Amino acid sequence: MRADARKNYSHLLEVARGVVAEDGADASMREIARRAGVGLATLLRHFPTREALFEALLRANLEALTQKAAELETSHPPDEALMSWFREVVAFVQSYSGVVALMASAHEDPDSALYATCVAVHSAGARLLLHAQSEGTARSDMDGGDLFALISALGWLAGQPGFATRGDHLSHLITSAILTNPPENNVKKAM
Amino acid sequence: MRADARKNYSHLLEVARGVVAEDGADASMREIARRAGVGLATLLRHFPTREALFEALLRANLEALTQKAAELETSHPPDEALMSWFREVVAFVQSYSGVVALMASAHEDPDSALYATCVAVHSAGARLLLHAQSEGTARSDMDGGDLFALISALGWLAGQPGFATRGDHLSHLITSAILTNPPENNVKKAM
DNA sequence: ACCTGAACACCGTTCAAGT
DNA sequence: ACCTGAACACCGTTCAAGT
Repeated sequence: MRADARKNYSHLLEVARGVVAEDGADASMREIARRAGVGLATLLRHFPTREALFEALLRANLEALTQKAAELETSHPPDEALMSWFREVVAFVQSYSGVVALMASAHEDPDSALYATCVAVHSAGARLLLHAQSEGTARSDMDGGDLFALISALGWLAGQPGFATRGDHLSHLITSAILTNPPENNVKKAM
Repeated sequence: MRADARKNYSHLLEVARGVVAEDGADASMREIARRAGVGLATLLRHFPTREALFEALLRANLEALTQKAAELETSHPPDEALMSWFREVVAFVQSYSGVVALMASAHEDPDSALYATCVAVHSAGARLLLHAQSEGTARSDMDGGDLFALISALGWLAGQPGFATRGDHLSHLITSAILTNPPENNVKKAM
């Protein structure tokens, strides 16, 4: 890559991160190019699709999550590992509004630039779930896909203004549905 | 309303229903007008916003759901009423892809054409939940807003190609999290 | 090699002009 | 009253022309 191209590349990524933080995952590509002081066509040659841009934006985060799963697997009991990883992934997908739809569709499209990283995260979660299930601490009638779906749903909820404030509470509710023996499920019988 | 206007109105609604069934809630307004054989401006004078169009499209369904809640309230025990209403609303929001985002934002905007009907559905659900809670059959640490959020999340999931097939299963998982005494929660301890 | 402006086919909004 | 085409400001895609 030529020196000017490399400079454009990293500058575009930096600007894109800011715009996406403001406008979410469906931010205007033109707006990103505009703020970077570069032609739209230049942005699109570096990142031919929105997925390609997000692959570059998110790869580090997603790889960290995959690795985190491996660490938790050895350092904690299966149910704790599953729950603390779950919360971490949810926190991540909630931090970029709209990113969850992008990831969900990338996971279905082997040609997507985001496909590989999404699959890695997905199977890291599936492993954690399997371990907890084999111990009997997670419900046995769900699989990695269900786990990914629930995480995605919580990410989507956080992006809806009316639901954003309930994110943590609903996360708790759903995790308590995944575990067979939730630590405390906050259910108090009325009178 | 003039005769030709009235004819346009009902024809537009009919066409819109078809287009929305195909393309979801973010269907192109232009496309609807085009298929109706009418100018885009004509569509927009009948329905000045997308919300206005959907208010007309969905009012009957949403009012039916509100009424259904009242019926179930008298004909069934609180927990059964809540669950069977929940499933019915979920089935509805899953039938129009993307409609759930529209409803969620309408519920936050008193000026939206969909606001009143959404609020009615919302509070009908809150009533059912309260009854079940006062009986001790639904978890006490959630409110009508949480219920609406969970329904919306399930509606959103059904609109994502990768998750659509899991809709029923995840509905079951979530309802079992709402009830304090799920009829059968499908959790088998693995030795 | 890399960048860029311009043309293209879309979108929803607005409005003056027609009947 | 109601309809309509056209102009407008956006969007992402594509490509010939520049350095």
